Formats: sequence, C-alpha cells, structure tokens
Amino acid sequence: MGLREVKRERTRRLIADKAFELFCDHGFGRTTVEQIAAAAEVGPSTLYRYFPTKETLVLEFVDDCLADAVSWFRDQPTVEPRDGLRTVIERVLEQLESNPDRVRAVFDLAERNGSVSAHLNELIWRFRNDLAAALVRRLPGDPLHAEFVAALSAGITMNVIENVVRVWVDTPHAVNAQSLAHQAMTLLETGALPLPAAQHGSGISDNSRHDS
Amino acid sequence: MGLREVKRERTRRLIADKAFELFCDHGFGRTTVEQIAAAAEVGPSTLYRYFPTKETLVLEFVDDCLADAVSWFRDQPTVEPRDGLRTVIERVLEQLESNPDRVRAVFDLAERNGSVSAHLNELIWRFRNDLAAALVRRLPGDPLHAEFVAALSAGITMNVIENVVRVWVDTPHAVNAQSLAHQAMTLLETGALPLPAAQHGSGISDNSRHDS
DNA sequence: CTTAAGTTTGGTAGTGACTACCATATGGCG
DNA sequence: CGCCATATGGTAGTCACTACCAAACTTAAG
Repeated sequence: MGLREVKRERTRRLIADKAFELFCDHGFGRTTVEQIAAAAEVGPSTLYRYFPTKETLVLEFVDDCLADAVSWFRDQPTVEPRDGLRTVIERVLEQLESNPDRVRAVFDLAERNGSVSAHLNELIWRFRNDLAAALVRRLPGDPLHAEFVAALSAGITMNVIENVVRVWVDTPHAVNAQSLAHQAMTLLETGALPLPAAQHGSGISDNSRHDS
Repeated sequence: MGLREVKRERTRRLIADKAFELFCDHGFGRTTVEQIAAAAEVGPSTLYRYFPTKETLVLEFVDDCLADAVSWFRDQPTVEPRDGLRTVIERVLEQLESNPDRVRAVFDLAERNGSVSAHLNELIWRFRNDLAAALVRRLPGDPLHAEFVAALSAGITMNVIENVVRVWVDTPHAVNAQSLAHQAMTLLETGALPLPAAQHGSGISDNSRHDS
C-alpha cells in the first residue's frame, strides 16, 4: 500500500521543483501552468490535482515549515506558553535557514507579484490562527478573554518571525536569523519597543482580570 | 476643472456600491464583473479602469480607513510614537465603527473566499509597511536597528487593530471597539500577554538560568 | 459658435487560470 | 488473469484580466 504514495510524493515534488525553477528563471507571471506541466511531463489536470492554485507552487516550502512548527506546539500541551512560542520561532527559523536560497526566492517572487504576496500573507495569517487556537487551550480564565489574549500573542509571535525573516532575506549573509529573533524577543521583554500606549484616565474601565 | 473629477468620483462610488450589493446578495464567487458592470451601467473596460481587480471592489472601504489613519500619522512628525500609534488605532476603529454593516460584510466575504482573504491580509501588510516607514523616521540611533524596531512596532499596532476588529465584527453589538483596543493596549503595557521569551543562558548573551 | 486637443468610454479579441467531466491506463489483490 | 480503486490526460467551457481602437464627451482657445 506504499508504492502509490511514494509515486504521488515523487510527482508532487517533481512538479513543485520544476515550477519553482521556471518561476525563478522567467518570473511568476510569465510562466504558465501549461509550461510547468510540460516541464514536469504531466497533464495540466494532474497538476491541478496536486496544487489547487499556481501560488501554492511557490509557497509550499514556507507552508511546510510553519505547519511543522505549529503542529509541534499543538502536540506539546505541557510546555509553558512563553517557552513554547519561543521554540516555535526557533523551529521555523531553523527550517527556513536550512534552505536560504529557496526562502530568498520565495520572498523575491512575492515582492514582484501581488498575488503571491497576498497568498503569502494569507498563509501567515492562517498559521497565526492555528497557533492562537493551540495557545488558547492552555490559557486559564474566561474563554472569550483567553481567545483575545491568544490571538494577540500568536499575532506578535508571527510578527517576530515575519520581520526577522524579512530582514534576514534582505541581508546577504551577515546576520543569522536566530540571533535576530533573540534580539526581537529581548526588545519585547524589556519594553524597548514604542508600543501604542493606552491613555490612562480616559474613563474606560479596565475589566481585564488576570490571576497571577 | 472640477466637473470631470466629480463625475469620476460618482461613477467610482456607483460601481463600488453596486458591486458590494451583488457580492452580499449572491456571494463573491458567484458574481461576475460583467454583472457588476451591467448593474452600474458601464462597460467592463470602464470598471477595470477604476478598479484593477475584483477584490479591490470589496476592500476599498477598509483601504480608505487605513490610508487615512496612516497618512495622518505620517503628517504628525512631532507626536510621541506611543501616542501616535494609539491614535492610529483609535482613528481606524472610529472610521470602521461608522459603518459597521460594511465592515461586517467585508470580513464575511473574506471568510468565505480565499482570494478576498488573501488580498485583505496583503492590504493590512501594506499599511503595516507604510506605518513602519513613517515611524522609523522619528526613531533615533542606528537606522538598521530603527527599521527593525519600527517594523515590529508597526506590526504589533496593526495586530491590535486586526484582532480588535475581528472580535468586534463577530460580536453582535455588545462591545465597542475602542474599549477592546484599550484593553489590548493595557495587556501590552502590563506584560500580561504570554509573549515568546528570550532564553537566557543559551550562549547568545549570558549564562544566568531563568526557571519557570 | 467652432474647432482642436485631451480625456473618458464601450467594444473586440485574446490570454491564461481554473473547473467539470469522461475515457483510459495503472497499480493492488483475490 | 480478472476486479476494483485510483491516477492520469484530454476536452470544453467559464471567467478574470489585458491590449487595443474608435467613438463620444469635456474643456479650452480662437
């Protein structure tokens, strides 16, 4: 029962790799799915069975990296949220760093093409949701409030990842992503970031109660 | 020199309104641009001169709200970053609250359609960049570091807006967005959010162990 | 008023992503 | 070898979007 799945995975990889190659050579907009299918020696129908849209051909790698880290977090219900979120960041960056050229190419393609950029942003948003859903389960107190807190925390976490990666891909080879992430987390911890400040004395009561 | 621009703005509004109406009635995917053009009594070519893609028909209102707030921030170089970012949040929410049905419909359409969701996320990302670019100018020190800090701050700010709005649109009428935003900012200020924590003693900075 | 220049408009033809569908081929198993 | 499930390739069609052109309209000048 394994030969079929092996073959499936093989053709899947083949299509994705050929597509990526063509995108890098001629650009995303100037490459048609017919050309990709021809390069992978499959029919266009087959291609669409593996990848629902042209954009997923570009984003598969990033998608996998994020999926891996978030599913890890989901399977670790005992770890402290702060440590878990840090590890999520580290795991994502570690995997991305294992294939710098690919990551750079992805962000390059996203920068030049609005649709790719849009789908990349939506991908990040989806994992922010997944991360929030996994996080909310280990937050005590009012579920509605916990959901809000989890969404904010997950958003900030993904925000760190995103900005670290963007700086990392724009820098030739000088910095490593992990230390950038460490720097970002330190900025968060020490309050060195100019965050939007709540205006005290505005008459709005603070009904957020958190037990320590 | 004014009659032309008046007419332009009129037809622009007409197209956008008719489109939105059709989207709400029959869904985004089930509405063709030809139908929209026919409803607005213009040719398809004319429609495309005003709106580059179908998605922009949906997102115009949100785009305007964000553009207004960010351009306000850009034109206030003297205000403190913390206060400025808070005001950005307040201004965006204020404008969105002025048209709750429209906002609710936009997020509803985004939830049901991947492409709309993707373009919404990209729109938010673009304004996060704009906000960061406006913010970096008033941050002292190393420009590279300031850029990083600004990107993180802008990201967190947009993150607050996004999550507040998502909670707000999902809640019938009980909460108001401003107090939710206030709550979020208080959470940020008091450190009540479980943020990813930099691991001390990992060899990057120092060796002091930090338990729990 | 009239003419000229610039702008807005509608229409046509085409490209290409994506879908629905069907006939065929291929692998897994008795 | 036959039986079933799945994988594949091809066809026809829809629809977003583009490039282009000719007609209508707006504005300004003679």
